[in-house]
Amino acid sequence: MSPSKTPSSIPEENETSVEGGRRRATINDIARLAGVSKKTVSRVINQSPFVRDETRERIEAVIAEWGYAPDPQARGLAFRRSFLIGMIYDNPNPQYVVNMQLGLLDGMRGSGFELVVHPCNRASPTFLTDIRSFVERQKLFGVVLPPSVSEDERVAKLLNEIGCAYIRIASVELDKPEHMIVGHDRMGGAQAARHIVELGHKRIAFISGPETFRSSHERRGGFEDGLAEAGLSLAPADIVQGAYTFESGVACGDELLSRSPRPTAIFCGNDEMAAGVLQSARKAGLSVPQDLTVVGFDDFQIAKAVWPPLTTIHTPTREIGRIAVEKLIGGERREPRDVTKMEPNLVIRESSGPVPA
Amino acid sequence: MSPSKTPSSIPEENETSVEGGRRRATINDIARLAGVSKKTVSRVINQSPFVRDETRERIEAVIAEWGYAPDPQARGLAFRRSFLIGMIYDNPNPQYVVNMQLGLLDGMRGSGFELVVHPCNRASPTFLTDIRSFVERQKLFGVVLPPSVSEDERVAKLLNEIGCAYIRIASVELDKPEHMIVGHDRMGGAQAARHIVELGHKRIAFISGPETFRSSHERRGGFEDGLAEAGLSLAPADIVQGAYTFESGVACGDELLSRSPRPTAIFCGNDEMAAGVLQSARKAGLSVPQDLTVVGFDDFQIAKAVWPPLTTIHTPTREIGRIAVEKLIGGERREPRDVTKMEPNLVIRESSGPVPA
DNA sequence: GACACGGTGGAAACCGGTGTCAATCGTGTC
DNA sequence: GACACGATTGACACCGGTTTCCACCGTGTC
Repeated sequence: MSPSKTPSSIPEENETSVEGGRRRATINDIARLAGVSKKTVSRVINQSPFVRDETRERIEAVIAEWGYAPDPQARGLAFRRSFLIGMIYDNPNPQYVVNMQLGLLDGMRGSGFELVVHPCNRASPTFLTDIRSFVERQKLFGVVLPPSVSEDERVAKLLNEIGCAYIRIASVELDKPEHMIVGHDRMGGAQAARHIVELGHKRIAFISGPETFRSSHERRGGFEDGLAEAGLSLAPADIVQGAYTFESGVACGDELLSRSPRPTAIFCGNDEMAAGVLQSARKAGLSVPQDLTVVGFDDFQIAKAVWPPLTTIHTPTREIGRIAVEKLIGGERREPRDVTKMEPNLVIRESSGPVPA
Repeated sequence: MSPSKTPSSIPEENETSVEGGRRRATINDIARLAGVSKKTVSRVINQSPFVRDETRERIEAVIAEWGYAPDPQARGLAFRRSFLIGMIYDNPNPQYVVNMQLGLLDGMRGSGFELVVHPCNRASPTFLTDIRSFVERQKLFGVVLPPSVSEDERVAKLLNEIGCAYIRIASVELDKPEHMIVGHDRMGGAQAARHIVELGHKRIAFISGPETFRSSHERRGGFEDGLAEAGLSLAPADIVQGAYTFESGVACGDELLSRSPRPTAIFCGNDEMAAGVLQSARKAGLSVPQDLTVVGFDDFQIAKAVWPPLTTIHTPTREIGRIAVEKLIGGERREPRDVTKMEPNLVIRESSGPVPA
């Protein structure tokens, strides 16, 4: 496909659109009606301080009367920047994606920006060129990078080169923390550990998310920190590699529960895998939490829909999204090291219980 | 908020962006390099037949060499239309939303269009004005309307007035089926009924989705059709009103299972509610499918994650999205009554079984 | 050889905003 | 009353494309 591939087949005027009545007002109309030049209208729109109050009010009245709103395309053309914000992601969890989108939309409500979604595949050979062409062609105002794209330094470097603002959402402070929001997964992992320790468990296992997500490491690291507080630790064999999917949870559960002695508590990197472990336990004839304690991470909807409902670590995904986009729009790129931390918290439901006698 | 509310605080040039090297090529550059006027380049971009082959090839070579791609904003400004496609929805199911988005993106890949997401609330007093301002300001090329927005005639009317192309995705052929994709939920309901009938059930109940979704009615209607084939029918009391949520599934399940005699099979309007019924059955000490058969609808991820895995009706959501956007872009608005039907199909898992002795 | 004609290419205006820079306005100062 | 100076305002070019309209090309016809 040629790099100049463009939408083809521009349909002709839609004959069914009688356009109701008058066409949309433009800045020229407003200027004429207010008896000023278009530049002055432009100043009002852009909240320039160099407009006399009396003039401003007159123009604002005309704008309100005609319901005028500047054309984002024309404005963007002149600004050399669009009023679109991109969300570039490769997260496979629908609940995460939707929550994040809702958070971003929360943050841009009434701002005149719009959200353009752009899933991608980090393993694709065209990964970076896809992003470059997307960002450059649309002249995006800024992009939001959730994990794991946020953890890819190539993307950050590329966006720096292009000169596109971005904000990274991650589970940990990255090495070059330009401007980012941190979910503080480490703290969540520690919370899970403390809860499990308090219930008296000693034979404890961990199911990790994929290596390619920093959150996998953080959640494990935090969990080990929490265990260490009680003098416990995780042997290498107690850590099993999952993939953040339900199926991988089943597989890892099968493996752990076939061991002898088997663990009495399993902490899972996310809720999907925890749901898989519940499935696995059921197949093995074990009851949760009597025979086995299972703890998840994220507190997405699935945590409540499985049986028993999952004890898990709640992460404020939507809130994180809102704050991220507010910072992006606010252009608070001044601080060289602006890092906002959001804290997770433990939600105790019915999948965790005292260690079996 | 004033109707002319616009993005404020345009940040100044990002000093960290050294811009690598040369700036992006424009149509003027290409014209100069190819030794033609910009209009001729424009003709090539828009595939006009009135360019001599030799000229076209020369221009295409320059375009390829410089990796030129026309600026969507400038093009859109001149076309009086953007190259953005909106998805306007009020569906609360994250899995549906994500699958639909992925389908739409499948359909626009490589087309030069981008997807702008726009959740909304049909109950909001500003519902219609929000949509109008979104569509008009962005001069959307077209919009995709999934349920239940697709079923709102006010929205269709509004878009006709504005003259914005749209495609409706619905569970049934709507009264004024301009241009739409139909999921054929009725057929799915009938499939569920036949399966349940074949298992020998007689005491059968149905948990409906919210009244505001046509799919609720279609799924019920199809289910009743299927039962009728076997001479069975649903008494009013056998139909309980849910809300497509897990919680409503639990509540409806609680009610149905407390009856005497209780139903031996429950068909649920979607998987979320079916998961709720499983939860309810467990609380009531019933095993599924030995004591109770539960059938869902959608075949989203939750269907596999609960225990037992749900027998359900698979709907090709992503595929529907792809086809919808292809039609929208293709501008196939010629046919006055272009309706594409997509068929669901039954997936038998472990939540359904023979009627208890 | 003059003329008509369809295919091709370009100049200039336009889409709806913004930046630049000079002109104008008002007021305080001497 | 003239001058200086900051506050306002507007004229004009420009962002990167498309459309309108016209000139020009080569060819076939009379």
